[in-house]
Amino acid sequence: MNTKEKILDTSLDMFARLGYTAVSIRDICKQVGIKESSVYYHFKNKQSILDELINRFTTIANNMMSQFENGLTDGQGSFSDGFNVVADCFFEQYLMDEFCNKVMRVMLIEQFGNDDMRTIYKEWLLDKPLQIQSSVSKALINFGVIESGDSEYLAVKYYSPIYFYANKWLFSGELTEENKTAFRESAYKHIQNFFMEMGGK
Amino acid sequence: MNTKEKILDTSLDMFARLGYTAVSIRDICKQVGIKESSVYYHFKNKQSILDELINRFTTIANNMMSQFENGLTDGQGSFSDGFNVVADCFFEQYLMDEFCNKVMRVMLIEQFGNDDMRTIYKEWLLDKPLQIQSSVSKALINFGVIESGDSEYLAVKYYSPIYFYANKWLFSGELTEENKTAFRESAYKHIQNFFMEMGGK
DNA sequence: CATTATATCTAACAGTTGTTAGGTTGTCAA
DNA sequence: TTGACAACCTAACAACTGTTAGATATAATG
Repeated sequence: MNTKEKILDTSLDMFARLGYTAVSIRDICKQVGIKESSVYYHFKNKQSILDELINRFTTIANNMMSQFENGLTDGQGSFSDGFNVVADCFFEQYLMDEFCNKVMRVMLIEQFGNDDMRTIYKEWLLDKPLQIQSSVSKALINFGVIESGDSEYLAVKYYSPIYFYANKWLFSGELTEENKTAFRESAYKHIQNFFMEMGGK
Repeated sequence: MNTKEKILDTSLDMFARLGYTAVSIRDICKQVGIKESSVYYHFKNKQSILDELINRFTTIANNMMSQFENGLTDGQGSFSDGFNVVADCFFEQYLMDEFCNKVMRVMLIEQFGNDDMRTIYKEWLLDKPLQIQSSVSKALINFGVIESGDSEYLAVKYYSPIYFYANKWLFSGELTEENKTAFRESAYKHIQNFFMEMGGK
């Protein structure tokens, strides 16, 4: 791993714990083992370290989104198909992916007092997930797996416990294997319960 | 309003927008109209401004909690009784109360990189609300208003949409009357729906 | 009137912040 | 061997941070 990647890696790690503003260039450099001025050889300024991280995140997240939609249309419309797509794409590759999780933590912390950050936080942790979850419901309604209903409230009923569990297990404290397991158990149980109540087959 | 109260008021207002660490003593003083050193006549240091605000918050919040529990046991066990207690105590006097809302925003922001703050954030925005909501369910089960079920998951099903709506409407952006109304509409609708599905009378 | 307490001020401290100018290596092509 | 470039360094800058010592003004008390 070259110096630029080391800087990005260390920065993200510290940003995710304490926030962008709380971490200084000197903190990062101490950890990487270089002097402050060397950072400015690789990056224009402190902000552009964060920009680079966000850019990489959006690329990955957009990939996940397309994979998600493909997974839904490719499936045979069974319950386990929809379930697996959610679990693989949205849970494992997004919420619990080490890199994505850290970037989302930075968004979570830095959304206050930074309008740009609040915008992308809203986009990637509230609107898009809700939109994704509602597309699952719609797909399964089309396939006749569950009965139709108020699709907006349906999406909230579906997503909000996941959002709650994610905040509890994935975005506070450390992202340990125990916390991941606790999240999976709660979230899986909720999804199964949701589909059962909706008349899922 | 004397100077000490002005300092508290201004500090809370700025802390709630940008976070405790992001706001400097000089920022506060500029707004209040005093010099930096005057703050140290009224407070030991910057931290004790925050401590005072948190103390006042916990007093109010604990009051709300007792009022809540009294409201539940006093009621006749009808749906509207439980509904009104939740709406009055938990929504109006807590989540949407100007002072409480601001303090909770500070907790929300400052929970990262501050272990004490994370502890009280968890207590007042995750554990206690969940505990309160589950006591509503239990009370209404006792009164025979709704049917019994898995009480832990029941509480999550009940509370998580409220938590979701609160994060969307009450804890991001400004706490305007429009946002309050939007929250009320969504949350009330959810509560009614929840009780209907649970077999409420 | 003299004293005391309250509330504010001026001015500075030591430390931290992001950033930059300019010097020092090491590597590779001409 | 010379020159060019990449990758790093030393050392400092101006601005900002929480905090303090000590002076000053106002009002209440003896």
